[in-house]
Amino acid sequence: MSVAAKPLNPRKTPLQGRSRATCDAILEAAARILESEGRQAFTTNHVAELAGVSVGSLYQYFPGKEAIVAVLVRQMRREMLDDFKEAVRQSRGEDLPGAARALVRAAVRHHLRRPALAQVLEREEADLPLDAETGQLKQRLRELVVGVVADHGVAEPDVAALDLIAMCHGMVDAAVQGGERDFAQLCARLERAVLGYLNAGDIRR
Amino acid sequence: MSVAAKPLNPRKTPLQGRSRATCDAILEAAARILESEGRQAFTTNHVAELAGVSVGSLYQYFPGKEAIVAVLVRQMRREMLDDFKEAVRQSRGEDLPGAARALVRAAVRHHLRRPALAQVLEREEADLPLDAETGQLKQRLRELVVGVVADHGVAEPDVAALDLIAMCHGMVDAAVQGGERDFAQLCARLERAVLGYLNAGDIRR
DNA sequence: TAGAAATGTGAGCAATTATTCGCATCATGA
DNA sequence: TCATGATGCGAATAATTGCTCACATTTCTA
Repeated sequence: MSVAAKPLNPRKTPLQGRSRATCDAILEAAARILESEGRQAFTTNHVAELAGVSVGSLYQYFPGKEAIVAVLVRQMRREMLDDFKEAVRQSRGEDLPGAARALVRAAVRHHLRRPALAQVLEREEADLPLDAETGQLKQRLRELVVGVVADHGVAEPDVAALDLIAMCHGMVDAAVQGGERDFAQLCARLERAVLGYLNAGDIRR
Repeated sequence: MSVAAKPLNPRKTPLQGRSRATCDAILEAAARILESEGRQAFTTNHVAELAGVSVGSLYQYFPGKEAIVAVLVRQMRREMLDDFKEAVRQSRGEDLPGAARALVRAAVRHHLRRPALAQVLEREEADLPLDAETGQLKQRLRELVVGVVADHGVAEPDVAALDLIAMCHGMVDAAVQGGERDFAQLCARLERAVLGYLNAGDIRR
């Protein structure tokens, strides 16, 4: 009955080129299965088969399937954070609408690469014992956005950042789920939402 | 390898009072497990145990665990839709801010009852073959909101409704996940977002 | 080129979970 | 009250999936 806290970190770091390729194949196969067949099809045997390697090889590098997901999640996170850092860099010297545009672009770009995968991994994250890491990521992302809005004199930048992130997240999520592909138009609507929210705040004081 | 499309609908409708109670116990146990122990603990045997009935009884009414989740999801949906219908009724004759307030209240109320459960069920929905039903629900919800915003002369009511629903969804989700409990303040922020979005639209034309 | 170290293999065992079935108990109506 | 159908039970079994291990192959290095 005890859960025994299974390890999530890779078992062994690949040293040679071919083992690196094996790991990549496993990760890619896992991603493909998650994004197009769903979690019930996500079994170690199936992942290995699709990757063209044996289960034994899989277990040489990953202690279990959760560990594979953990790597994918971390990859996604790093990309997302990088996108946002770049957006913040670009937004220096811009006015508020310009800054909003840069941030919104980052939020969309993150889902642009592999929309279905991004969505699944976010759901998967909830079942993974990565709470501390997840918290850190959210915190950094929030700080980035807080910095930008604070620079433009927005009141209560902390709350505003939280809300802006959440509303953009919701809108992008819905758009992807609904199969929208016109990302330029989506960006425009996100900007409208962001600027609208910020304006409404100004009006009140 | 074939998935064989398992049935999702209840097997037998309970006729006597005690069987009704059995079903309720099963559904409640399932809900409790999902909201506090997570999906990995959601097994038929465990559900039956917590419900205080035998597995046999469980399988008498549900062809599998997905069927239990399906019932819970449908229940949640009905409640949500009812909340929104009521909100629309209340919003008749109100001005735009008043209408926004009513809709926002409905969006929050839906998560107020059992926040953790609502969140889990939404995730669970994605793995269930209920796409048609899900689509219908979203459509009806959208129509309700379209009606309200159109009444107030909002341009492109269709797109606006979609965006408003999505942004509120995202914000409520984030708030619940973050453990927020001050729902009044959350409502205020949602209203700000909604009205801000609608205003930003007006400004453009 | 020989030995060592790394990597790859997949049948098969272990563990978990889903599901059934024969039988006991309870409710109903004639 | 008895008979019949509904409901409940849970050990036993089926099915799935996780995971290991003894051995084969490849690469490295000295």
